[in-house]
Amino acid sequence: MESKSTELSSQYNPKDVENRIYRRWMESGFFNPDKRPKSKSYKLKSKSFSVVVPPPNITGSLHMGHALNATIQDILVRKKRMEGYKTLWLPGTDHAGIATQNVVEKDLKKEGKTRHDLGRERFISRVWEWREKYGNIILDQFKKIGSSLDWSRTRFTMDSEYQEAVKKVFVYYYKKGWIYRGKRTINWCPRCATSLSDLEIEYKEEKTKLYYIKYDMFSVATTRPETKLGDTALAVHPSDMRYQKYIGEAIKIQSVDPAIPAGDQPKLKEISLKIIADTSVDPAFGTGVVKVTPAHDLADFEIYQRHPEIPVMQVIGENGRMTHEAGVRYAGLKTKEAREKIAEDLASLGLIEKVEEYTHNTSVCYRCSSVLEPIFSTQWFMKMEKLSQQAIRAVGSGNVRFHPKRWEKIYLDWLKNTRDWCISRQIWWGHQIPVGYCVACGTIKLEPKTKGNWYFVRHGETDWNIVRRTQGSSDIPLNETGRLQAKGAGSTLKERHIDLIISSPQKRAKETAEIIARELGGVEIIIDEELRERHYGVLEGFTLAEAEAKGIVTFRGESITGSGFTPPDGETLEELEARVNETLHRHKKQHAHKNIVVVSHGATLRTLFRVLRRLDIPQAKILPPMHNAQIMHFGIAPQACKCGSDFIEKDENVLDTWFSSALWPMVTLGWPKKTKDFKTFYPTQVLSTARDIINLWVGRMVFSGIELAKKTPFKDVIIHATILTKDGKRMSKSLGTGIDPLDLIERFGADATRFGLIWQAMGNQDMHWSEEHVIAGKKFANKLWNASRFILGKIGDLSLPLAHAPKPKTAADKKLLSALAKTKKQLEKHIEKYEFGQAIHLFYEFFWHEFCDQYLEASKQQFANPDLAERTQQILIHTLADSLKLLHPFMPFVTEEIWRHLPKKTNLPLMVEEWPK
RNA sequence: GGGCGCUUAGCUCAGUGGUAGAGCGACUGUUUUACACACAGUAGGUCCAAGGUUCGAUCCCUUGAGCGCCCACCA
Repeated sequence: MESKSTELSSQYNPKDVENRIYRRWMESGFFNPDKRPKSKSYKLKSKSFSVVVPPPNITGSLHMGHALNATIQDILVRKKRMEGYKTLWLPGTDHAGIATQNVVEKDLKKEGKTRHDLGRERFISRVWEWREKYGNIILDQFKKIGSSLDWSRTRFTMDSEYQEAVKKVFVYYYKKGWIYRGKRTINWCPRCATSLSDLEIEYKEEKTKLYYIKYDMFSVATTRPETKLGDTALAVHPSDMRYQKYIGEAIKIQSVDPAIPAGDQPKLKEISLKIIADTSVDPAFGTGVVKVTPAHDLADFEIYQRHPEIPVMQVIGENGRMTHEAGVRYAGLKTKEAREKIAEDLASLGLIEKVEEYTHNTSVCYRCSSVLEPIFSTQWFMKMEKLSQQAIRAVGSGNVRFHPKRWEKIYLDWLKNTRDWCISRQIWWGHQIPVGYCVACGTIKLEPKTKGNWYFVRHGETDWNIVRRTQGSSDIPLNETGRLQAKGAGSTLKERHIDLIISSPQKRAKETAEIIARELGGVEIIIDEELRERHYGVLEGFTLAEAEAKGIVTFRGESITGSGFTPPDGETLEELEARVNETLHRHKKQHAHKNIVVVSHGATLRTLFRVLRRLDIPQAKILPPMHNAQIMHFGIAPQACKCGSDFIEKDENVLDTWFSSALWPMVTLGWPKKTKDFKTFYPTQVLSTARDIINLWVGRMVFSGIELAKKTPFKDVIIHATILTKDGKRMSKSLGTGIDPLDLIERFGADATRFGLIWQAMGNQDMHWSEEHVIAGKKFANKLWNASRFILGKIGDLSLPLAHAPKPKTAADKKLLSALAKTKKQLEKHIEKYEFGQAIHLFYEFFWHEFCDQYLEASKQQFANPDLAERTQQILIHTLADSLKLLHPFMPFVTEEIWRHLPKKTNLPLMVEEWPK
């Protein structure tokens, strides 16, 4: 450990130092609060200090915001650790549902596949693979900047304990009546194919047209004429004198007839709309009359809630296209296409009064920027009223404090008027909702248990599938793709403890069954003649086009399987139903407690599902077709539902990512178990984060903590500055305006990068990034290095710690020591107030100008005087030691490296040395 | 439409009710036994504008302008 200044080069080179120092810290174990130094020269505190890192998405890589936030947290944590607190800074990552799913889907796309080609389970294992490979990259990047995180406690929002906790929370809220399932109008992203919450919306300005459409004597303005097809009322303000006499009346208006095929000239059709009164209508805007489309406008849906007597009509589907309810004229068109088409039709029918240019904000998806469509949909919701109040109270009472204070307003304003939170998402990657339903009647079963499981599998692909040729009784074998699909299905079914496979005798099914059996390590196969495909009579072996071309039969846009049509000489759906029903119940009786795979065919399985769901033939249209080798899973409940059926199916939805991240500070520390960590470290002290997730995340953590763990999860919320480009633009990877902190670390060192970030983080306003401060940081590290070299060369045999703090002898001594004392005091104050920029400016001024420029120069004179030499040595080493300690939280690498070279009686790393008072 | 923040040296930003500061840059010296990634100096500002409060305003108040951000169901 003893070393001479001559060993130190005249320049500080961070590259030689940083990785080595970080390794030393890791090896010391001191990031872990359970492994504090034993031979401490000062008293350790029993009090804890804990911070949980805002978990970065596993899809992310370190950006400037992370770098700043990591530095802020590291400063706090390192200081508290040096003060002797039992200090924990806990790392981890977020599964980031939609974001991650999108990334993996993009990855799949390169192979020409969609997630539907894999099926849910194999897609999910693919995401896990992805996360194994890339999910921890960002955590390694946190190491590069010097974060003193306790890696032994790394958590992930999808690890198994976390999943259990999330389930428990769902069940808790459900039983309390705060989570409910309901059909409401929600924001829908057609590209991500999922619902979104109110906070997951962004707005984009769009130039569009405002159409004034005639509704009889009224004129109604809209930017979305296609929603006219879903109008179910007109609304006026109750005290609007112009329209008073119409309120409550149904008026007849001329509209376009959506039943006329698209190719034909548009025709008029008389429809009837009720006029209702609602205070949300602004009589001063436009004509004071509003069309009400409850299914496709959030505001209109609220009007509907106040006027439940009006109907709801859904004309836009989840694919972002017009539904058949919109009428054949528009069905299948994208909303934008339908908008143009209907505007054209209305104009040619003389129903458009005028069109104005108009600029407004369109809502877009925060993950993929697609235009959102409000649609009417069954979702899970969390009642927000009580939870919001609790979160409001936490700030009102001072239990949670924002720094700077003004962010309180953002938080409170949102909480004061939250709508119920839509927590279900229709994606696959995430925490699945722990609920099942009776297959027949839909009754909700919480955390359903099963005594047996049925996996219905459609056969893999054949060559006839590709060309969509009916292959009812035709015995076509699997093709290469089909065999791979079957193998995939088999691997999905591994670990499902399959006892038995029952298969149709036809080649395509039997081969599928055999491949699955092989994948499962040899499971018994029973062949059941009754599981064969429906016989299509004269249509056997034809594609629809061929059948129509030969005049055998004519369909209008309907598939054979989807319609109730029976081809001549074909099997009727009633006959099919009878055989399927008999077969199902026969096997159910025989194999009640087993896990069974049934391999069959499209039409047969469809009829089977229709029987299980108790749908009649026309209703069966709602059943989606099964892909090749797709698996449908139904469980057998130990007890039958009131309706008599004992088949249950799982809810397919997953929870909003923020539902689980809301539990982060609790669950990472062990909740709901009363673990030692939970008792020691919950609640945490500080949360440092970016301002854009104040409501999305901070608010939800606060009410979750209060409601579930009975304590607010943290006391102080630091909202750090947002780093912008020099021109004040947002840093964005896609625009190429981003700065990579790893690049800065590479060029200038981690300490310099931290210095540059903190130096600019003044007053918590946005910072316009400027690299020169990182360069200043590099120079400062060098200054520190050289001052230390000088001092090491002057102090003779002295070693740390000194028996006493040295007393000043000369005026220069006095000035320096009083400046040091003042610096300690003010630095302390700044850090405690989270004024990190001010703190580093202060220290810089002291060290560079007062210590180096003045005292070091003065010391050269003092060494010439033998009476002063020893005291000067003491003051130099004392001031240097204190300086290194004070700076260590800000610039940990260089300070630690210098500390290593100081002559000392003990051998502790600087990171656990005592904070100077 | 509502709210918030910002406007100070060439650039990035501190700051104070009493003659205005840092870092970087520019310029002039200095290779003086830690550091030229340094040292000693110098120049450079109607503190966005107008009005008000005050003995005195860059700071407090009002209004306005510019920039940025957030929220919002004005169809």
